[in-house]
Amino acid sequence: MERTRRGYHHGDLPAAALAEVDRIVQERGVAAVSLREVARRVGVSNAAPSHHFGDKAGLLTAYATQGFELLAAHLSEASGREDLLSLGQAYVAFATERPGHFAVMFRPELLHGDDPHLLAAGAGAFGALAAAIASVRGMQPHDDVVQFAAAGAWSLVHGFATLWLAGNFAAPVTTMPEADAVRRSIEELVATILEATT
Amino acid sequence: MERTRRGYHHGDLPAAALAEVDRIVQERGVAAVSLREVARRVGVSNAAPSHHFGDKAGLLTAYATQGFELLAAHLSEASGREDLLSLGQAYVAFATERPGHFAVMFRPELLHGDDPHLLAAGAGAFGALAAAIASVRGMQPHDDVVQFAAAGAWSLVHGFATLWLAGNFAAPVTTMPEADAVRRSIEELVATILEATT
DNA sequence: TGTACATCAGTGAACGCGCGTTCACTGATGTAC
DNA sequence: TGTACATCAGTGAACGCGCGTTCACTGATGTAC
Repeated sequence: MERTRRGYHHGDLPAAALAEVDRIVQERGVAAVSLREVARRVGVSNAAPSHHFGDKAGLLTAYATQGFELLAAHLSEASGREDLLSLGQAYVAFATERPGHFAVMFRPELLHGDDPHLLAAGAGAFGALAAAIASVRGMQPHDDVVQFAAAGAWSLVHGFATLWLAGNFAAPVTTMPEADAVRRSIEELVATILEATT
Repeated sequence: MERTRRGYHHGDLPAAALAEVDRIVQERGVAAVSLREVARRVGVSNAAPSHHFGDKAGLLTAYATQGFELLAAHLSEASGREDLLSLGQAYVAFATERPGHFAVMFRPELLHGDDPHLLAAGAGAFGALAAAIASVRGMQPHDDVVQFAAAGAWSLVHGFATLWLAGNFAAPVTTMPEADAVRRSIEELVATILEATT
């Protein structure tokens, strides 16, 4: 890093640009991201970022791809224990630790949805979830039962993370760390469903 | 409606403006909503909408409030049966039937978050959910157990609706109507959790 | 029934702004010989 | 070791655009008397 201190060439503009996108999204929201603002912060000319990312959607697509890769790594760590609750908590923890990425990853209208890197990274993250569920059920990941269960699990933790970050919950949910809140929410939801179906 | 066919006064600009917001969001996304575009479509001058809504966030806040009111009505209809699954399906159905409202309601950065009408409408929608859960559990709605269960249920259906609309699911989930897809996802998720905890 | 007047709804022109993108260009790098 | 040259990274100025907001204004409405 920092190889050419002040040269015509930045050294690693793509990485620096993604880091600035992250800061801008966290500080002022995704609407505040512009190619010019990124260029300004990195200290290059207006047009420099386009050189690497093509256009604005390309920049955000690279950022979202990075997010899916980070998420997959995050989930893989947690899934070693084959413990579904830990996996769900890891998903929510990712969202709260990297709110910038999380806010962009699921906004297809801002991205190049057909970008192969983006698709691969997204599939990788979902794959970690499906693999853990397949293991619990003793089935293959591509089995329909596993796919539906994975969709349900994803929905649950994704919805929780979204509503938590948007500030839609109130006390008592918001009075504890999000890992505890999501655990209790799942427990009470399951208890309620069981009570309703007996 | 249509009382003054072509007068200086529109007749009911606020309602017409909200209807155009709905069209714009569905056609081109929330980023395409602007006071000027709304004015253009309604056929009034640039500044007319500001007269009623104060500013752009005010316009979107009114639109989101309308969304929460519609959602509450939608849920109240379905909750008559005290059937949690129907309630969840109603939530997802609302999202797919009114994707414009759904896309704006949970974007606090675009809204006046402290608007009393918005807060009241949001509380009303969540209240319908909590009431149904309280009924199933035989508890008061404000009981912590009910609040957590409601947060879990909300997360599950909200996450499903979000991921469904964003196109994040794949086959086999996407091969059936969303009401069936959400039912099977919940069923298989619960089955998996039960299998994991025994 | 008629009139004066306050209030409300909408006008239209203007402001200043930041944006994405394009383009011919120049400086830096690295490779072939 | 040195030189020629292709390639790559970044420049900087310019373009045209749509936006939110402000402001003094005018037309329409409705109410008090």
